[in-house]
Amino acid sequence: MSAVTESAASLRHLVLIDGSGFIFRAFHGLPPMTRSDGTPVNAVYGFTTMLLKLLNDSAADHIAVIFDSSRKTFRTDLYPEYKAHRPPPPEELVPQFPLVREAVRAFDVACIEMEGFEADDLIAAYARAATLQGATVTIVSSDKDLMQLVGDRVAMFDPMKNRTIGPDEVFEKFGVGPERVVDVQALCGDAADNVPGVPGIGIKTAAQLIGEYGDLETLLARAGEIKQPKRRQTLIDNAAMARLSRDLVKLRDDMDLPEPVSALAVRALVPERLAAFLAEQGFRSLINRLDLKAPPRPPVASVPVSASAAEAAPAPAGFSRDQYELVLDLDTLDRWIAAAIEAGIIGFDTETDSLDSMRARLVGVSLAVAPGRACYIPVIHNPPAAQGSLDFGDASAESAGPKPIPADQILARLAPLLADPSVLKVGHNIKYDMQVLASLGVPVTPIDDTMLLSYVLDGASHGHGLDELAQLHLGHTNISFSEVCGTGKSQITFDRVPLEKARDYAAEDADVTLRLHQLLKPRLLAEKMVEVYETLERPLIPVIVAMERAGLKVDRAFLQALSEDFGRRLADLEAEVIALNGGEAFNLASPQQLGKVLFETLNLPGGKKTKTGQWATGADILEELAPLHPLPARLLDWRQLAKLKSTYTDALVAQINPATGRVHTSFSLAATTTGRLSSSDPNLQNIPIRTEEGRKIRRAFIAEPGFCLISADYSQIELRLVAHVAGIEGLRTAFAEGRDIHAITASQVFGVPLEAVDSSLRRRAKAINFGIIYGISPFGLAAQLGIPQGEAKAYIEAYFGRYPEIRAFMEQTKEEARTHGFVRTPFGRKVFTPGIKDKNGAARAFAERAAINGPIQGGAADIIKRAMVRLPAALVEAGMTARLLLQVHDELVLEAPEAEAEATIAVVRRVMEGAACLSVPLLVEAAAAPSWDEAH
DNA sequence: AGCCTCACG
DNA sequence: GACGTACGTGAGGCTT
Repeated sequence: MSAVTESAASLRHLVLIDGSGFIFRAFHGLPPMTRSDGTPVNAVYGFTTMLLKLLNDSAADHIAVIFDSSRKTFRTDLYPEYKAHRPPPPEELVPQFPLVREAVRAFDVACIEMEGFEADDLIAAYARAATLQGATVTIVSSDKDLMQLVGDRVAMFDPMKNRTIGPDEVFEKFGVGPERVVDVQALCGDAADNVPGVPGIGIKTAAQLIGEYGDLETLLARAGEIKQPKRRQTLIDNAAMARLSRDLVKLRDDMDLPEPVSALAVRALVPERLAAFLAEQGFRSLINRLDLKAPPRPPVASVPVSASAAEAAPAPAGFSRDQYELVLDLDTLDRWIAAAIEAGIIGFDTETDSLDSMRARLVGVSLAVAPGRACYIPVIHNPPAAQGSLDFGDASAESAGPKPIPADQILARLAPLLADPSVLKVGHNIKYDMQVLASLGVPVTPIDDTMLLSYVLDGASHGHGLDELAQLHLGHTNISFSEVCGTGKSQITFDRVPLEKARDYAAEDADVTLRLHQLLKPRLLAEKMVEVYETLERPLIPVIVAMERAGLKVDRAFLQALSEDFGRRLADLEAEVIALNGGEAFNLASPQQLGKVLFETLNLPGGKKTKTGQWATGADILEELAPLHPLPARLLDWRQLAKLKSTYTDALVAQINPATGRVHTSFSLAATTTGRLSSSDPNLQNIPIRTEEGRKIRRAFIAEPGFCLISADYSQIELRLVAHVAGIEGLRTAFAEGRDIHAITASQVFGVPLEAVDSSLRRRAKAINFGIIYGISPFGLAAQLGIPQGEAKAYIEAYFGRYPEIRAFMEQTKEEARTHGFVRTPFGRKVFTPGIKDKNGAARAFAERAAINGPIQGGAADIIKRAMVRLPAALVEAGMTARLLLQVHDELVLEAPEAEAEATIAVVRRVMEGAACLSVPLLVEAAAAPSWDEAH
């Protein structure tokens, strides 16, 4: 009996895994990890968990992982530019390529590659061979280039999105069926692979053309019939390009297979072999998870196979939904609450009908009391909105079926649990859940937050969304929100999701949160981040919740009047600008059109192009042009007012919450690389102040009658941190003596007596001081001061000469970044520095400047966070009723009864100045007034 | 979706 | 010898 016949008898379902695609995704999706010997292994780890999950989930009888062999293939012979602009793989990835192949062999899975062909070609060839033998094939990849292979017996599966890709999904992506994908790609090209395509034709146009003419050859033959003249000509001119592109994109399936299909048969796992490999890589958690000392795992199950096998397969071990329960009666609720108290720690999540926590209504609550044991407690449940039918208010017929427990009864039972000091509530971005519950009068304490844990541990090396972390740390794909609620116009609110579906989604979130907590919390200690998390981040959450809920009062009528005033002046300025352009109208808001007007119509000199080849028209350029022509100055005025009107006066009025009459920003605690907060919807950290027109907007931020706003800001906090961190004696003394720091700097650096420092010298010294904070460069300083680079360089040398400690600090900081991949602030926060070893000099220099800025900006962020954490209790203790409203990096804004203004200021100053004990004093300037503008 | 510009610290 | 750069954010408008 020949090998081929033998395999034909048992070959029913072949799984082909795009190994090369996975390596890159794993590498870029995971934070850096190294083995004890220093070898980077993050891609190996990611690949291993993905392979593990696939082996568990799939019902294949044959399986292979396919790799690219080398960069040179028949395609590069055809077209040397193919993938030519791809940078070489990152340094940290290179040693991982062989390790990933080792991983495949450790699982005893076939590992296929072939000189001269890409993995995609081999996948095509094996898919063809298997389907000829009557088998079905699942291609595990998310590479759109493979979509041309989809058919009756061939499906794709995207493991990241947990989504099967069949003909419908291909049509969705390309606008044509799988058999015409190649023709569409030939027309639209592919920027990522440097496939040229036909200029000016994108995926939409390509699909439309192929749909109309049937295929590429017919289209090219009949190109003369196309109505649009421009399109007709480009197609005629680029027919050869299109054919070349097609040959590049079309997968070859006609080579001799390096291994027969029969060699891909699934083999029983050899536990010792796998354990040895995992141990070598230091993947202890995987060894434990697989329980590798126990009897060997049976080979992959051989259940009947369909294209959707991956979807139908049971969830991976430990992620069963069997113990997710819907809570619809009080007895069940009480059982879960008892289990929560017993456990002492729960995963916790709320579902609502809005992303805006100030408008959201509580739709349901989910709790997880142990991994895999979770429940969903619906609070509001409405029938799905029937499409196209009118609502006759006859809800009874539709909503027949299980009803939630009345909301007040749920809250009465849950509130004691949520406030129970012996039960830790673990949420993911629990700030949001606390907001929603606070609106219902339900406090939540004590708490932990997996989003913040992830943020302090891994910084900006990856996102901190729940779905992303589940994938990363648990190898689990969460049910996506869009799967449950849809997207775009047809998106429904969570209260309309059928209960069983809602249970699976919501319970999973609580479950995953609890599991992530088990993984992340212990890392705090191991990675020396306990202090940062426990004293800076976690206690800040309730403070931020209160600030966001308080909001700020804005003077609506004043803003509207301002908006109208701006509007009139904008119209006048526009008319002036158009007149100055010889009466030729153009869109003043379009940099592209403006560039043409300035440098082509008016022919003004000094035009520069941005990196995309457009004319640069930034404020600095327009200022240079101002002496030459009246138009640029008018346009600057127009831009200023246009910005103020659209971003501030109009937007702020629209953001006033109807229920409170105030604007409520959202602070993000896990957004920045340095540890700062960020503010959005609306952003209240960038309200204008630098110009007179802009300050008018600040005047609209006011206190309630009988109250005042207090603004308290740290004076020169970042420069003080430089003096402290770098130990600069000259600056330390100046700060200790309470001197004008920029004047002192000018005097010391330029070698003139203090009395002789004029405003120009002081301005230059100030720019250098700022430059130091940003990781100074002659270019940057020169641009800032409008002086030649040589002069800027001399200033920097003089500065380093006078303050020699700064040079050592900069070198040490860069070295720290190179050895660890991060720098630490004086309070222990890690600021990650990706790119610090980049071999591109510019990229590296960028990372170096960011590294120098890290401890300074991050340290200042730590200090104000410490102040914010301590302030509420200090105010209460002093008998003050003031509320914190805003944080703007070095400034806090409070609202206080007028009568308490002075006493409140005293408390605020004491807390802020005492928030850290550095080798330089901290100084806070504070004032009270009816509006933010006057208080500042 | 990416770019440009600009508001803040 | 040329290149491309001050650090960190979020929002609005234009263009593709």
